[in-house]
Amino acid sequence: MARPRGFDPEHVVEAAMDVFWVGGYAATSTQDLCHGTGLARSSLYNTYKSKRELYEQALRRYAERTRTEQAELLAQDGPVREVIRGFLLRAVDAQLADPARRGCLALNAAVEVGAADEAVADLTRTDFDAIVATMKALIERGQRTGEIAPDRDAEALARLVHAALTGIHVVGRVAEDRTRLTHIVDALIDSL
Amino acid sequence: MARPRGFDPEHVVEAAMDVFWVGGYAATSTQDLCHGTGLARSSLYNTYKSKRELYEQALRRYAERTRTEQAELLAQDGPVREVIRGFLLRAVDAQLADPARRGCLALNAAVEVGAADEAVADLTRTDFDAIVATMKALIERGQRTGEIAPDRDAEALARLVHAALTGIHVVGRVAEDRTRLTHIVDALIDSL
DNA sequence: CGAGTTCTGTACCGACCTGTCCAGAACTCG
DNA sequence: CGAGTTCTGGACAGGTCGGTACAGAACTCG
Repeated sequence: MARPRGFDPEHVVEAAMDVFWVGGYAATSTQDLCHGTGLARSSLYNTYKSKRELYEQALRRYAERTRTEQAELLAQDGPVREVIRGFLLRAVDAQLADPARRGCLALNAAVEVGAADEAVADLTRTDFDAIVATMKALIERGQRTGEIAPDRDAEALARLVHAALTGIHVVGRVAEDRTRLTHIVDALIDSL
Repeated sequence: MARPRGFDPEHVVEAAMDVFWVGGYAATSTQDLCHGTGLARSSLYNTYKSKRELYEQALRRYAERTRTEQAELLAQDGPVREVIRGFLLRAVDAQLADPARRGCLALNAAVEVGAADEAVADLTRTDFDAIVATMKALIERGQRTGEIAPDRDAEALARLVHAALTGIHVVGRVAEDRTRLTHIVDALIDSL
C-alpha cells in the first residue's frame, strides 16, 4: 500500500461541477478548477485525464442529481398540475435567488458545446429526456384522475413542459424581474 | 482624402456574426474572426476596438434581423394559430437543416455570457422581448377574431410561445430527431 | 522502523491567446 | 504627378492556456 489520496474524488467532481456551472466550459481555466476544487494541478491531472474529461464527469454527476430530483417529484402526490406548477416555480425561485444565475448545467452545456461535441450532446439529451419522462408520467397520472383531458398527447405535452423549463432557465439567465418567468408558468399550467 | 477601406464594415459584422454563431464567444479566437471576415488583424482592430466589441456589434446586427423577421411575421394574415405554427415549424426546420445547429444567436449569447455580462444580457433581453411583443400582438389579434379565448392573458401566453421557441433552439442544438421538436409545436398550438 | 508506493507542490513546456506596432503599399485629391 | 493620409500585412509582445515532469513529502504495511 501507499499514501492515500488527500481528497474525496466525489467531492471534487461536485466542486468542479459548480465551477463549470458558473463559468461555462471554455471560459473556465484549469487554474479555476484547481482553485475551486482545492487540488493542485498534478492531483487533478493524476485523477482526471483532462479538463474535458472532468467536464463530462461533472455532467454525469449533474444527471444523477437530476434523476433523484425527478424521482422525488414523481413520488409527490396531490393534483398533478400543482406538482408541475410547484416544480416550475421552484426553478423560477432558484434562478432568481442565485446571484450567479447558473440556470441548468445540462442546458448550458447543450447550448455552449453540445452542437460541437457528440459526447456532451448525448449526456444533455439524457438529462432532458429524464425530465420529459417524469412530466409524461405525471401527465398520464393526471389523465387517469381526470385532471387533464385524456385525448391530449401526453408525450408532446411533456415536451412542452420541458420547453417551458428551458424558457425559465434561458430567460432567467438574463432576466431581472420575476414576471417574465412566472408568466411562462401561469400560461403553461393554464394550458394543461 | 486617403486610401479607402478595402471592405464593407456591415458585411464584416455579418461575417463575424456567423463565426460567433457557430463557435460561441469564448471558443472563438480573433484568428477565427480574421479568417471568417477575410480581414487582417490590424484591419479588424483598427475598425473595432476588441473582440468583445465586435461581439456586441454582431448581437446588434442579429437583433436587427430579428426585428425585420418579426415585422414580416406580423404582416402575415390568416389564422394566427397557423401563423404561429408556421413560425415555430420554420425554426424547427432551420435547426435541423443546419449542420452546425447554430440555433439562436441571442439565446446562445444569453446562456454563454449573459449571466456574467450585463451589456450582453441587455441585448439578448431586447431580442427576446421583440419576439414576445410580436407573439402578444398575434395572440390579441386571435382574441379579437375569436380564434383564441379572450379571457386568457395574452402576454403570459406570448411568453409561453417564446419559451416553446427556446425549447426548440436548446433541444435542437443536440437533438437528432424531428419529433422531439415538433412535439413542442404540436402541444403548444393545441394549447392556444 | 524501514522499504515500497503513491500523492502532491512547483517548475516548466510549447502553443495559442488578445492586442499592438510599424513599415510600406494603396489610394485621393490638388 | 506628388503630397498627404489611411489602410494593411506581418512580426511582435506579454500573458495565459492545457498538460507534463519530477523530486520530495506522506503514508501503509510488513
